[in-house]
Amino acid sequence: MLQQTTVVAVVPYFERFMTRFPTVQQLAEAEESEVLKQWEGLGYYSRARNIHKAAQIVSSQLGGIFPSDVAGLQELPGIGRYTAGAIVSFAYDKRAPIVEANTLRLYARLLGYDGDPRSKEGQQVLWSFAEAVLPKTQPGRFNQALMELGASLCSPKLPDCEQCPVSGFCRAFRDQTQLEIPQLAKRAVITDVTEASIAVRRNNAYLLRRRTTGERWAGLWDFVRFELAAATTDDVPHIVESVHQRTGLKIDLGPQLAELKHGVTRYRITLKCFVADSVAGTLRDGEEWQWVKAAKFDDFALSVTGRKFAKLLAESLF
DNA sequence: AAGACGGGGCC
DNA sequence: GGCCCAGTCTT
Repeated sequence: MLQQTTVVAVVPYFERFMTRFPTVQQLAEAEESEVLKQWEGLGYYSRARNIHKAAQIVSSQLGGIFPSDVAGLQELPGIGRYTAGAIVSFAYDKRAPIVEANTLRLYARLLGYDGDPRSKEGQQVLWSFAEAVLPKTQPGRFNQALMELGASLCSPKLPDCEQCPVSGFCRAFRDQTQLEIPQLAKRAVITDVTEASIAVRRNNAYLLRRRTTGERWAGLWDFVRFELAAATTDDVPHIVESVHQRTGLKIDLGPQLAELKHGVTRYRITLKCFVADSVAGTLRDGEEWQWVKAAKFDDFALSVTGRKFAKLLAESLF
């Protein structure tokens, strides 16, 4: 859960997740849909599928016992070099280096490494340093202490070098280059896109589609949804036709109910939300569809925008 | 090596 | 509005 996600965001998810799946066996036996439901809103949903698969491997192939070495742990889906090192050092208190966001910043600054820390060379430099500084005693506590130092005093924008216990060894402090290091690559440019989301209604239930592998939000449910070309954002016949192509259903499109803004990966999405009545046609094969009453939306793991739309829908019924 | 993958918090 | 977060996997 903590991969690329702040502790503050994770804590409530962690609490609920551990309550729902207290043992690796219970996680392994759960349906993937249930795991995704618990993960709903946290993002990076491949992590949920990976931890579920990993639990199944540990439970069925490893006798319920986690590997206690880095190589063995890295065999499990979703566990890379950092997570493996973290488990080995924190849980088993064995010597294993770690480099993640906090220690990456701390080590790059200590070394005065001004290259790209994520490049092959940068990774080599930082992991070697992480290995070299690791003590024989209490390596787990050592790793956690340095992560905490990176997260607190050695912060990205406002490092408190005056209070830092290792500023005497820090080349970035000596050179006053703290704010130039680490030299992280810029994020990809953001592209604006407009999408339509249509809650197609029939017999007091709404049409949901399970998003498939290869799509964003794979495994989550969503209303009928597609991108709108700039020229067609207010073109009602075009939307009606697109829904027909997508679902096989003829619809009577209602007014736009809401417009949601949502940033995701390298897109800023403007989502136009409509309600429509299905008046004819049969549902297309090859997709996972379900008609769901508003009261049952909570049983489905929805995308964040799908969830917001569902909430609006439920409220508008009053 | 570069991209994809999410969502929220902070300034 | 941009930056960043207890990374990993795919292409």
